[in-house]
Amino acid sequence: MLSERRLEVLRAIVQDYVGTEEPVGSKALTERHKLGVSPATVRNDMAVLEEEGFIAQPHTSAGRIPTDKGYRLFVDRLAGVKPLSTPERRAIHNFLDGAVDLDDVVGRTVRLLAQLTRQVAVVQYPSLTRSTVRHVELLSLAPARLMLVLITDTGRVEQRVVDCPAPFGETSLADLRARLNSRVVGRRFADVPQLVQDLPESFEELEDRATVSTVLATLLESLVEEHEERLMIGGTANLTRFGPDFPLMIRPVLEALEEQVVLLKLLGEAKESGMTVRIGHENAHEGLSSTSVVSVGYGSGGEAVAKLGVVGPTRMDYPGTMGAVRAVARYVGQILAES
Amino acid sequence: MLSERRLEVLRAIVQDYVGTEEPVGSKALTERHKLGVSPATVRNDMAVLEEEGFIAQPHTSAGRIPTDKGYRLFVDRLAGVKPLSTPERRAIHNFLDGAVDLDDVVGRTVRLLAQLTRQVAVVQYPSLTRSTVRHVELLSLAPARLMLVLITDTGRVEQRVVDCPAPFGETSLADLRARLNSRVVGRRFADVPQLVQDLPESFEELEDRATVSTVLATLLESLVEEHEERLMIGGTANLTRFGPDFPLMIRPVLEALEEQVVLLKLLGEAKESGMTVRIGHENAHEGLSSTSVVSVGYGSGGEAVAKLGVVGPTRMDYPGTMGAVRAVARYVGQILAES
DNA sequence: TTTGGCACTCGCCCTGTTCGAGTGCCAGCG
DNA sequence: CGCTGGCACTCGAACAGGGCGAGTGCCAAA
Repeated sequence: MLSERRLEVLRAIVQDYVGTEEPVGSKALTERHKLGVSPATVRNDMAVLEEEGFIAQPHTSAGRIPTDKGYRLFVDRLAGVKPLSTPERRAIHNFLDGAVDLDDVVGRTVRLLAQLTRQVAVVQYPSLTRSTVRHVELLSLAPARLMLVLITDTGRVEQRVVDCPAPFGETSLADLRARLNSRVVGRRFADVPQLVQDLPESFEELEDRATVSTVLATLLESLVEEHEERLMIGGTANLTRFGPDFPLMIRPVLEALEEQVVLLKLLGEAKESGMTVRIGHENAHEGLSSTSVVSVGYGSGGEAVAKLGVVGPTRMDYPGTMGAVRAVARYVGQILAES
Repeated sequence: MLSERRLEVLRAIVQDYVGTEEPVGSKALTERHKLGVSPATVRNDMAVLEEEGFIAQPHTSAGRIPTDKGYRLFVDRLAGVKPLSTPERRAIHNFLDGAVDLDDVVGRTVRLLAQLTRQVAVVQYPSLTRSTVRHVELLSLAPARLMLVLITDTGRVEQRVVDCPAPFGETSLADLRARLNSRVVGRRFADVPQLVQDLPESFEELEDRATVSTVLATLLESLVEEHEERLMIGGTANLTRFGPDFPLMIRPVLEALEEQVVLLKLLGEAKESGMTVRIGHENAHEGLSSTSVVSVGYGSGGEAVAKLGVVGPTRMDYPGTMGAVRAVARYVGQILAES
């Protein structure tokens, strides 16, 4: 168990290192923080902290820098979540209130978050399966070609074209549309496949029946597969702020960010509720081993429909970042609820 | 007027510099290219080329590197467009053929282009105004809330929600929908505003008339404003290949790439037909002054509906890049025509 | 347990030096 | 007149050495 003062020393080290980006020594520490003890004492504490793996020195006769484990302890026990300043809150409102549709909301959110945290922002679109259906529209583009448009309560609009095995009459189409809507509107998208399972059988003509079933299957399947999880990223220019050795780090990070799969997995690993902070090597992905990811779910109601967060250097201002991420998530939730 | 041999020397310099990323000297030149003359002669030629502003030396007693003007001469008169290899062509086909919708086409194109050229790829969505309308759908989400879905022949699907001044009956809606479609389907989107101008007057009830006109106005306007020009970028990780001094360059470039406005302007400045190469300072934008942009229009028919291209260091393989860009653009055009 | 003192370590930075690629100029040659 | 070989020169890159100083670990005393 670490004494109170040693924790205080760790906190001071983290804060100073985050501020200056340079290894921090015992003397500088006692000068900048009123720890009430001498540098020598701090040195002893540092020796212990190093032995425990919370800090390390880049080379002998240099100051100490926190390790991943040190940051972990810091966010778990030493740091709170710093609430935003009033101007910052106002900025969020001003910036987000002008959004006209979901794409716009997500786009603005990503820019806002990047600006606020000065890091890379990642915002996931509301998950299809967790949204409820507001409307389903069926259009016939050509005799044997249908388009399904799906609209959710979170504002997502997804569409897909499917070629039918046989032409499909206008009346049958209207019929199908009506039945489809009466069944699924107001339901969660996740339940839709079940809800429409027996739909084909309710059609009398055999060939219509076949068409309906194949079409429905394809549509639902591909909608989910292709569009279930989308996301937007922004603020990559902030990667250049990673620190003195950013040229080495930026490459793998950019590559990871380009792989939506990687990012989705990253967000997927985060807790369903509450804020998640993954530090350095805690991130499974190789290229992100010197970054931290702060993420949180957001949603229109109590339940989260998607996640958003930021990716930054492990040496980041955790309280501030967490504050910004949380505040933005909350307000985005409100926006979605209103629309 | 530059002699034939001097042009040959310039070509050799460009090729070597692109290959090695290092200033090239007279001796190395004569060794790697059979120019048939001695280093001393090459030196004289170089002196002339330098005087004319086609090449420069980073510092005294270093080799020469091409200037923007030198590259310009190179692409204009010395370099052709290198056709792709058969495997490369096959890769394009394989990669692009699996696309299921427009988003997918654009996404795949961007990845493909980035991979092929090992540079940053930019692909513009087909312009709304240059596409023709395939279908217009009007949905009533709530009594006084409409959604318009617009589908173009290039596969774009755009939607927008509008709050109406007054509730709008289901019959009126169907009526409007029918009239709307009969007027605009098959027409170019650019003409739509004119075509629907007198639509409100054809409604008998006064309040319907008001609703229709305001709604139409809002819809068309905002659709064009917000969605007219979208684009997707990819391959930003390739920025790390910019050269030895990439840490300095990457920042402004990333910032420029994040501003869609900048990119759209960039593509907008390119010629409507044929390939455009903008080298270094020829690009208006400050941050892109050490990059070159190779862009070309693509479209389903003879006419271009949008542009695509790559952004790379001025020191790039122009013939290869131009070949890749052109090939991809052609094939994307085909894909769009088929769908 | 804390503290002041002290010797020690080791990376950073400045300087001087060497090395060599590349240049410009010139005289001679075809 | 243009090309060539020779030659002196320049100047940055790379390396080595040395002083500096921040920071450490250890120890003896309070």
